Amino acid sequence: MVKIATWNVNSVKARLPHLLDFLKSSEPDIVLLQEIKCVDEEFPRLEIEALGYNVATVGQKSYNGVAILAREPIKDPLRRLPGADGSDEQARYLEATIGGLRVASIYLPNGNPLGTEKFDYKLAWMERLRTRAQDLLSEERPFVLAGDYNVCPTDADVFDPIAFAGDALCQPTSRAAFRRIVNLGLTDAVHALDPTPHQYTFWDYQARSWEQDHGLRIDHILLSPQTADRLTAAGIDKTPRGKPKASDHTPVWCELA
DNA sequence: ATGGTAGTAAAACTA
Repeated sequence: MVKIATWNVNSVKARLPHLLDFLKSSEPDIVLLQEIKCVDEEFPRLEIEALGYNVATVGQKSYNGVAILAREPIKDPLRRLPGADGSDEQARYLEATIGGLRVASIYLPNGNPLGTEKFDYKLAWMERLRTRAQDLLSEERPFVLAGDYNVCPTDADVFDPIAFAGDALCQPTSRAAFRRIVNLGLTDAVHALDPTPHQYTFWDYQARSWEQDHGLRIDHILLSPQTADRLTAAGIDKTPRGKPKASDHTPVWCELA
């Protein structure tokens, strides 16, 4: 069995105590982090290695940044999502092989506000991700693409769909781009095992959103077909979100036989 | 109509 978790920590330095608590209590084999918000040299590597994890990071000053933690060695890292001819400066993608499984930590662009180059970048990034998933499928490699997708796949993933109708996370074009990836044959691990609507992974810091369960489901674990056949459990771990000084996202996890 | 919060990092930007 391998347990995989993904978590947008919103600064790994600010969240280090919570991250260490999560590693100790949840004991995941592989952890995919987003928004580490630091350069590689500032990542708290020693504290995490002390708990028995290998560490790979793609950092950036102040913004973005992704990482992979794994009990087994992390091999053959790919540090940018292909398809931008090296012009994509943003640290949003890290893919590597862990024990025969190809795993990617994904921080998909938010895309707000609409009508700007930010939204165009989001949709272009999603098309690059679709191409990458297609290439992994054609190589017949078992893989997991997980992280902060910044897409609510349907209105059932939004606490107030009307209020979010103009948000980049809920646009029909964003949702279509997400479906184009899933429709390659991937499985949304959490939704596959529990399609209960309104199960969220993110709650804004503002307006007492957490206390009122005003959230969004935007963190997803997508499994390749062979990997989906091994899926035995999945869920959203809301415990970290309820702590003081929490990230605005909470971990999502799955187990593969 | 505005500001409501958090993080980074030093005023503004991202989310």
